[in-house]
Amino acid sequence: MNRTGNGVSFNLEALPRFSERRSLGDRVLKSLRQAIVRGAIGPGDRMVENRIAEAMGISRTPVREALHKLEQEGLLERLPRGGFVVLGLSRKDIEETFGIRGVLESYAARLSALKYQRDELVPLHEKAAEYERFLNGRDLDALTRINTQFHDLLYALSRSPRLIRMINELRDQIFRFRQIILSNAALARVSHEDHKRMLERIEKRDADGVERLVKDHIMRGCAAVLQAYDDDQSSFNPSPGRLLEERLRAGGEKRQGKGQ
Amino acid sequence: MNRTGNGVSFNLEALPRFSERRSLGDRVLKSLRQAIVRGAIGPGDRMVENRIAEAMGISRTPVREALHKLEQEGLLERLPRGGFVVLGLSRKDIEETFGIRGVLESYAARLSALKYQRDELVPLHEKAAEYERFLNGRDLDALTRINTQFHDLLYALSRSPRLIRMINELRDQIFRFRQIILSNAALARVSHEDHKRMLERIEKRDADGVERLVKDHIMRGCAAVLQAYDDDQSSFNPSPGRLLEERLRAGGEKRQGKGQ
DNA sequence: AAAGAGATGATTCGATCCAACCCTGAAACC
DNA sequence: GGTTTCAGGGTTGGATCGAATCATCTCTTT
Repeated sequence: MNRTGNGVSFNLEALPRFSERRSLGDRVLKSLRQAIVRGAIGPGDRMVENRIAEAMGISRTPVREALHKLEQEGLLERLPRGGFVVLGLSRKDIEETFGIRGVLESYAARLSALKYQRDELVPLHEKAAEYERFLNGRDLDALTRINTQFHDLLYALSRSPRLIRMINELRDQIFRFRQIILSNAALARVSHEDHKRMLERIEKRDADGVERLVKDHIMRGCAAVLQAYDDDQSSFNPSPGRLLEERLRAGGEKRQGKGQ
Repeated sequence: MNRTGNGVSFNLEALPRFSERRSLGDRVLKSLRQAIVRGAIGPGDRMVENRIAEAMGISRTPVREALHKLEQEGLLERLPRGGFVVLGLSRKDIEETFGIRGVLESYAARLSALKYQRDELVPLHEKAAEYERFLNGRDLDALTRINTQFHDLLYALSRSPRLIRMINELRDQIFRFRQIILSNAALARVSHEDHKRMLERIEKRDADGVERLVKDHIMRGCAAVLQAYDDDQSSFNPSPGRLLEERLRAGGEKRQGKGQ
């Protein structure tokens, strides 16, 4: 981490700063995306360049850039009267997204099974073990994170950057509901079994097997999310039964008192 | 002039104008994307806000917006020294892209086979017939266009807008080579046979069958493109064997004499 | 002559300004 | 009283300007 390079000219402190070297627009993009994915900006919320810029104490230019990119990513939608809304998910949206994830991720797993090199499975085994260690705990957040990392590691073996990028984008769209998936302890345990089976198949270069495993795995996640959806749509959709505009006008501005 | 606020008169002429109501940024985006896809701006060409804006006689703001979006779409890449380059395709890129298209489009076709309604196949049959009529002609451009339309119609039946959007983006990335695919008369004929078989399967709701057909169809296209690639890499890559920068410095500005 | 420091040019990024647009509400007119 | 028109506010879009960045080139110094 903080390599305080004492005395030597190999000052590595300059390197970490590179991550902060992003443009303001990029940081705004990332920040807003995170806020949406984490649910801090629920679905149905209206986003206006002006207010966001003011709240952040910056000009509208980088905010505009970020909003446009978010729209392109499918997280936002242009409002007829100006501004954007955070998209909610209908039941159909959930089914659609999981369907695409199913084919994409199972394909990635297939490629991984075919292409991985000898010692590249070690990190995967480690990650699976780490997952197991958290299974009995109550740290859902960690479980979610480790689960994501496992899949990331798996798909990385496919050496298909486009594919990985597309998978990540899709995952963002339903990340909010990943919590829901894994908050079901039973499902978390099943997931762990799935992971172990996947690794077995991959070691045997059984592409068909792992493809089917991953597809089933995803579809189980889909079923869990749909279950949660039927139980409580309010966390998926903008305030139900009411028009967005009405809600906005009624609710006034949300958390704007941030100042600079 | 467009303030036809009366609303009562059935003046439908006002409607078509709606499509021109795009913002400048959007038009620039579309224009540049088309230029890239059509090959007017070959791979390896450098694109700089300033020059494009000047050439178009507009400010740099909409150009910047367009370039960023093109980057997000994967057609452009940021250059370390400023500006962007149009990405070329390596053999690996081609295989990767077609692989993803294979799973995505075959999945879309599967959904279409399951979801289509009674009379929705009519336009597809018509399009296939239209394709056949052009088969013996030499109008490759028309053949390409009709072929694309056929697939668009097919996937539209899946009622999966996200999926369609992803397919379109991937198609753009290799559209330049679609010409190559269909310029092979034999392949064009095979494609037509494929289309007819797809329709047969779909009518029987044979999802598995049509899925396999489409995947094979795509993979045949992949093989054709790879063949063309091996024959002549120059149309896929920036000037071979030379660094982009060198080429740029050596070649000076390309076709900039457009002025305003 | 080689190496380093500063100047220079090209380029993107962020801020700000102005114009266009759309909706809304109210006033005026028929 | 209903309809039309006009004015106003909010919002985005485009232009322009200043600043920061980065590489290259040159000049100076050792």
